[in-house]
Amino acid sequence: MAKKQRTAIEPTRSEDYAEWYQQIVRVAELAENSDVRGCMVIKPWGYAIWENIQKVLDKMFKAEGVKNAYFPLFIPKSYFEKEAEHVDGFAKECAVVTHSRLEDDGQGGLQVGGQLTEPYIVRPTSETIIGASFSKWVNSYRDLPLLINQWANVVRWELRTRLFLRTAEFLWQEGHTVHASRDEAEAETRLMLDVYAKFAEEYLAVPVIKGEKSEGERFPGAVATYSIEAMMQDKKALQAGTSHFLGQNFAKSSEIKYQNKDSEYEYAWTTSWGVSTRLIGALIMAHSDDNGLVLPPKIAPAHIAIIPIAKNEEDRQEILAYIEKITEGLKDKRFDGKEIIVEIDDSDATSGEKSWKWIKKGMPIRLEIGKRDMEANSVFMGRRDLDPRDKKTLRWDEFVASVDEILEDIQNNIFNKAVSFREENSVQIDNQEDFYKFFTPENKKKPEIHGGFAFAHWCGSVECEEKIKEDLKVTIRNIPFEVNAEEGKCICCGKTSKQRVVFSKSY
RNA sequence: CGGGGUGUAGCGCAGUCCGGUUAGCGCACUGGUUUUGGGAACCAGGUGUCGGAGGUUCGAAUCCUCUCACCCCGACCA
Repeated sequence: MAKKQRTAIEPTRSEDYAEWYQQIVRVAELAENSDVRGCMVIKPWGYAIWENIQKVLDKMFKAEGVKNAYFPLFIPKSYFEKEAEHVDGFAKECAVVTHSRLEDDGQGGLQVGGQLTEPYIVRPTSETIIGASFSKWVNSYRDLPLLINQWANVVRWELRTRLFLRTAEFLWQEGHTVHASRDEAEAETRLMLDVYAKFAEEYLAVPVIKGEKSEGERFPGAVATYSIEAMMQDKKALQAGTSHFLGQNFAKSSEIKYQNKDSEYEYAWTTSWGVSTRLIGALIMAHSDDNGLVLPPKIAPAHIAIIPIAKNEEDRQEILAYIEKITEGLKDKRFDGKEIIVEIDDSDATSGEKSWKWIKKGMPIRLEIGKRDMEANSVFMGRRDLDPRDKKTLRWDEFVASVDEILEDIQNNIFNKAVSFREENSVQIDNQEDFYKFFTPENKKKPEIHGGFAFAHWCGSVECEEKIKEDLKVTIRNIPFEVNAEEGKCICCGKTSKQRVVFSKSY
């Protein structure tokens, strides 16, 4: 029997997935808990990933004609009350501001004072406050479509939080658009979902399933909610982005009206769509392994870690000069249209330690360069998509010349791995017994990683959806757009069904 | 918010049941020496309101009460 190789992360995914996830976040220095309940501190390496997500998405939004703006953090309670379903959906998780100042209590402490006449809600999402502005901005059909996005933080007072996946405060973008017709608004909703799917697959290397949410899973106040769903390595689904068609619900509650060509007033049609720092959670759980984070090169804060290996100061200087020659060469290279970012790790740690540090942080390429490599005009390269010990020697100029192809190859490799994983754990199920078996862990006390995506027929009733949720804690992730229309029988009640939907346990 | 668990140095933990020198160990950290191609070795050193508040006691990390935070399972949740 082969000796088990030591892994950088303990426990491993199969030993304790939840703990493994937390270890990745800690060891890769992405984020940590703060003293504020449920709120995280995003550390530089994690924040740099978010900045890259922002950069790419921002460009994609702008390419669709969307412009950025910024709206207040606070929402008057009365705004919130205008849309009944909306308030129902968020009421239980709102932070409320009721006072405006702190006063000396005479005992070295502070007490709150200055009670506000109307409480403010710290935004859990901004439909209502943005709607208030939109009602002023939209007067004529000539003002439409209005395509606005804001990058912001929002607060949802979650009772159970997990770093990146669900935190009380999180960073996100929320797009809000206004249209003259239903068709146009619906098309916009779908267009932005496509943008998210493209971003998830091409940049995060996370394959996703696009589809519509069932009624029960819809955004409060929306007419239709579309999502992209990704499979994590514990075979659970993670909703990575949503796009909502809001119909005229919010236009009516916020009085967003315009005059059409016939001089008649009409309520506009609105959409909203968002992705958050949760994408970083998706990134972690889709790709990382038992040695740490694995970052797709297109979203990594840096691409290459160069680790000089020197026996003495004299060698060190020579090696650094050699490295400089390589980094000079890299300056002219582009990957995904952007500069290639190099981290030279000239710290005191030993070479092994440094190498492992960058493995854990998910750096796509490591170059270990000692005197031997220098004399041979070569570099010793390790790739994060391969085993840590699987390294090879390349001529330095060949490396520089092909670095973009190598990064591209890593990106594709990571994506393909995720696709295969999803395929291997996706099944079509046509009878109830198999369905229940698929989602039942063998060890109930300590459930092992099990299940996956089950494509099964569903009659469309809330009752069946609820029953399955009750019995198995499995929900309909979405009703995929891209699935062959075929008739079948509901996995739950046996009634006629028009198409298959994705069932899975989820985050 | 319900059930269970855990809080002791930056990280991981022992000590708590059964109160008793100066609160310990490994890793990390600082200085030094030797090292350096795969997570270095040795020597020396620093580090703690024992999560917090109150109580019991001659004496509390340890017992009691309250409280806060985190983790797991639920409930809830774009």
